[in-house]
Amino acid sequence: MDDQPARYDPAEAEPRWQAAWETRGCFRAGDNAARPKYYVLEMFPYPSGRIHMGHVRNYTMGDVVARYKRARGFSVLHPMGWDAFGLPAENAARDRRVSPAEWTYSNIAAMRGQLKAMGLSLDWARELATCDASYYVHEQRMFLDMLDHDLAYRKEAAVNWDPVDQTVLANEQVIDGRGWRSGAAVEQRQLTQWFFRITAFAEDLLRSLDTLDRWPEKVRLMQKNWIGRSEGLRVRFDLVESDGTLWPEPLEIYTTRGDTLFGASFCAVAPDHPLAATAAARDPAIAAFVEECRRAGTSVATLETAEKKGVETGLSAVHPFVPGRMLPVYVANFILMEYGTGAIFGCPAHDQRDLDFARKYGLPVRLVVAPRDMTPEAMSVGDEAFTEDGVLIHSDFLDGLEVETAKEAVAARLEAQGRGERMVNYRLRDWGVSRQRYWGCPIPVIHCEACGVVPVPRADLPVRLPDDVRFDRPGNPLDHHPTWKHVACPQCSAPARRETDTFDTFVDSSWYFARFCSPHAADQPVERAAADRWMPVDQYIGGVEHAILHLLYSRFFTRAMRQIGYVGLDEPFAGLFTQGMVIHETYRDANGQWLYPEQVATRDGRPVHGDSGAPVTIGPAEKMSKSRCNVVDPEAIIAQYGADTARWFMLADTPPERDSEWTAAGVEGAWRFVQRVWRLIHEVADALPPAGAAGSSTDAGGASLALRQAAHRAIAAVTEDIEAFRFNRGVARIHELVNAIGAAQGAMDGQPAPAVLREALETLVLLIGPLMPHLAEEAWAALGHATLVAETAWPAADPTLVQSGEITIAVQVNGKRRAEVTVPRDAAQGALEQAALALDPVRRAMEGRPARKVIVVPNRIVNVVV
RNA sequence: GCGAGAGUGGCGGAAUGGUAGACGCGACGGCCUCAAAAGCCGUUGUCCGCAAGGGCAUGCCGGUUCGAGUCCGGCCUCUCGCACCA
Repeated sequence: MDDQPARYDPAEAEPRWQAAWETRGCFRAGDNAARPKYYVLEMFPYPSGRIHMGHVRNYTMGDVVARYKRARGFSVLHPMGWDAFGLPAENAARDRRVSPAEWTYSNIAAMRGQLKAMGLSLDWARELATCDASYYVHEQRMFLDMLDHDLAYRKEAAVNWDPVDQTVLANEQVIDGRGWRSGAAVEQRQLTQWFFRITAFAEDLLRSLDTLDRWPEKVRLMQKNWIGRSEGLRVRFDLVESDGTLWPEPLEIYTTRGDTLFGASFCAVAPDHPLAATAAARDPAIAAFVEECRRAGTSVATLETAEKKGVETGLSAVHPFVPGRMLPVYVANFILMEYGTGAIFGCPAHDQRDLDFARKYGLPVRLVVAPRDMTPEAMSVGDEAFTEDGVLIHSDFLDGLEVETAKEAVAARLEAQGRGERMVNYRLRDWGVSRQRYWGCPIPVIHCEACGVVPVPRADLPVRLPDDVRFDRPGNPLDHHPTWKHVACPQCSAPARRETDTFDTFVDSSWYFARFCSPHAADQPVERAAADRWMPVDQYIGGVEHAILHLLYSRFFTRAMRQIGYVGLDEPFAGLFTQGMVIHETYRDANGQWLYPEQVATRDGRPVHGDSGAPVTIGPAEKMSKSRCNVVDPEAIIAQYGADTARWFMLADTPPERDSEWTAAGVEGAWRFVQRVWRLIHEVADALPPAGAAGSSTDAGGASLALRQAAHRAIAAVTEDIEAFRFNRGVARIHELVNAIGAAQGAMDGQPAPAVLREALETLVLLIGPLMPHLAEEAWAALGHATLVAETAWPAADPTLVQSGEITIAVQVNGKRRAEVTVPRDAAQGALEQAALALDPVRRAMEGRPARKVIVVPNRIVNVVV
């Protein structure tokens, strides 16, 4: 007799249940208006070709939420798509001679299969890819809408040029002076570019952050800092030449410290300020300095260590309140043209940069703010500027005022004189969206010699990408294409030139969540009724690396879409969860070569190379990356253990917002748990009363009561944990239920009633449903159900069973725990006190002293103070 | 430099101001087996003690409280974000 213990075989069962869900259409987003809607979305992937563990973690979490909400009676929208434009496709085309489209679509097919193998409850009928003309045609439409609404415009600007990727980068894509993808040192170039007017919403984007109470505080803060609002003053200084001639234009500066105006000892402008250009034109020394700044300004090392440097323009600024005081005007390397007005006045005593500069060039340091508790005479400025609050001194009409009051007074007087005004300044700048790349959404405009920039007529959309492009030389293949860009001007029919720039791919991902509401709408990007039904996204889940770029752009786009009329709200994501990364140990051999996890074995407790037996050094867990070889392929894990095991491990291991370390032992543990649950149910399934008889127990026996309590406590706890995104804790509660069921079955002092056992097992299966959906279905069927867990309601906890009649509380003497006592729930304080004082360990600890005080917290603790 | 977050067993981690270490991993001992795998039972913060029992323990120092991992003040360390922003 072959009595091998039967095992759950996910390779056989998982595809079977995936097919069952698909046949039943379980995950189609229903338009049943009777049910409340819930839109759960995970950040859609770039189709690189294979999913990685980060995807597994991200999509598992989203799937738990989607399945749970469905079970709670919500009509759930849970879609998936592909962020499919981007440079890797062009690189693949260049290196492997496949077309970017071919490469991308075959990657999508492969990854779709992998995601399906995970058993995600997605509505695949809504799948979209941003590289489909059926998607980007609407992006082009929206761009024309944005032109109409003055939310898109063209200007020449100094842009960040990535010399390796040969493209322009947004400020957000420059990290420490380097391109976010290529890592190349970014250069400054003057180019005419398309911009989105994100600054039009700066104030609103900032203020509305306060309403996003289901976003992580950290992300809101990062966006707040990125928008960078500051209140200050714009001040115009008259300029005079060395011979006293008045310069035609005053110099406009920006400051947040108007109160220190009497401490001014110089002015400075950015190297790319118009005044610097004018000065450079007549003085080669200045021209040389400006050129030097332009070159140095892009290199990381110099940015961080650069010493404050400048050259005099030969002009002087007249102090607005002290007519006789002339301030030399410099071109200085630490002034940024992009911030404020690109010009400042320097007050060395109260600004560290100004002080460094003044010391270098021997400029006066005038103290105008003193701490409240110090006499002005005692103050001196060494190498450190005084930047704290205090009282104004040596400042004429400001003397004796607090800093804040002084700012007001200065602003009022300048405004009265017409020399300046209050001004709110933002660090945020308009979003440059032009990219000199092929594999992106073409910007639908035509350049005509006579008519200028002409939008492509809507009837002519989409502007499709040509298929026959070559990647054999650097630069934009669209620009090199022999015919594509040559078109007739829509207005005058004269020969004209197509815009060959494409959109930044962040544009594609800034509105896909809205498109999912009506993914097949042909005439418009978003059907208003569908958007009104589904938006906002109730729960958005993704990596914190998108805390600024993608999320800010999406918030901007939603505002733009509202202005145009596509949607009726400003904030696209009501709830946001940022998950941690998946990390893994690293391994190196004696030569420092990285090794893959599967190359490493353990012999005599030491890590060695599996083949050679040579010793291996284990490094700390880091983000999974191919270059370090510390990657684990989800497909291999799913093939070996099944999707449920991978999902369970991801959920069980670590709180979802933290980095999670993938370990072989952990996966084995998850696998054993899968088998344990399956066995638990199979061993008793035949002996149970039929399905439908659960919970009908009138048996008040101890074992039955205890098991019912365990089950209902698990329901209450797991429900709470899933709602709060504490999946690891929910997993622990499910373990406890499994332990309780096992203990009840093995108990010597009376078995639980079969109906109670059935109820406990069914509860277990339903609680597992969102986490390990295939195993849940398999177990549900084994318990005799013909229905699907995916279509079964979430269990409800009976409050009378969640609390027990007796509780055990601790008894302390002078704050130290000495004993515990079991009493009826809600026992009277007096009874508790008496019971506690009667305990042996308590009396021993009291050493015969009388209780001075007894603190009784009902159902919590008793503390005897002696 | 500015801002935010985090420091708890061998490890991942639990703990509305109320029994610190739930749950899992690992480890150790045992059962089953010819043997193994799988499974099952038990032990597992640390120190003293044969035991009963007791001492010490949540990065460090202080404070509030009957009671602090949790609150307050001051340090240390690590992680992340921003960074010449006037």
